[in-house]
Amino acid sequence: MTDARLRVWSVLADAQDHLTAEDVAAAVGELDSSINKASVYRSLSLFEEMGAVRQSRLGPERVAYWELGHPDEHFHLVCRVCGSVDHHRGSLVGPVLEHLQNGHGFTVERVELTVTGVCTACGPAPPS
Amino acid sequence: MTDARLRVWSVLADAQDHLTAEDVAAAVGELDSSINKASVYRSLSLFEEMGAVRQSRLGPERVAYWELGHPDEHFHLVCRVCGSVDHHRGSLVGPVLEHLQNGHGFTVERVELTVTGVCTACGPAPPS
DNA sequence: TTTCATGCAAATTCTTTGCAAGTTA
DNA sequence: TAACTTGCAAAGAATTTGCATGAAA
Repeated sequence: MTDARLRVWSVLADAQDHLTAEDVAAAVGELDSSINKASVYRSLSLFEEMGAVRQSRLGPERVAYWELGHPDEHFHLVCRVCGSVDHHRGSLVGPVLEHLQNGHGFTVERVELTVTGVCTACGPAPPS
Repeated sequence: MTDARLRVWSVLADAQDHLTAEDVAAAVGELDSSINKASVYRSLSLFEEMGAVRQSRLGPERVAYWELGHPDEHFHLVCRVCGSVDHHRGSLVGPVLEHLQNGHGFTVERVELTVTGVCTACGPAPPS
């Protein structure tokens, strides 16, 4: 574990949240400004390969978001208005998995459910 | 409806499938090679705003995929090995929506469920 | 004849890579 | 020393934009 990797890891662990690589780099930079963005990307990719960290795209956005690995029975609620991302755990994804595994021959490796809309704080019916 | 838009639309409609903007541009180019990629992007964005076309990211990939709009009760099965993308329609997403709408205060606008794994043709247990 | 859409090329954004130098085992 | 990691800068992929021209209402 090198210094750069340790910093990237601690940033992700502290922020129990979704961060872009840019966010991570900024946070890492506050701890140790000598750490380069390329190393942040490299660390993130490494952790992802190890399965400890997960990368996802939220909706049609083009930036990637990073977070500590989590079970698939988990999904994201993205508010279009304020941009907040809530994590939800629950039994919603389970049935989908079972359906696919049983008799449909598809081996599931990863499930990603992203719900976009308007959160309670921003609701109930803002203009589109 | 201009020529460029018409072409983009017909390509998407013919290919009942996911296409990258690049794919669309290539297919449009075969019909009319004078149509520029920028116009393809502009047309796609326009259709998306109109709600007639949907853009999504499949898994952590960074390219966007485009398809004709479809109801949310629909999800994507992406094969990691051969890259195929299957569309599945069904009652799997419905319960998720109901759960969120009823009493949780979140106004759902879009649901995206992407399942990555290994399809029947490539299975059953290829190396990771 | 005014508004809108296009082609082209350059600019942006996000991410990856080559390479020389520095670290670590 | 041998194998890895890093910083830096440049390259790359995907997408967007500015602008002058051209088509359409």
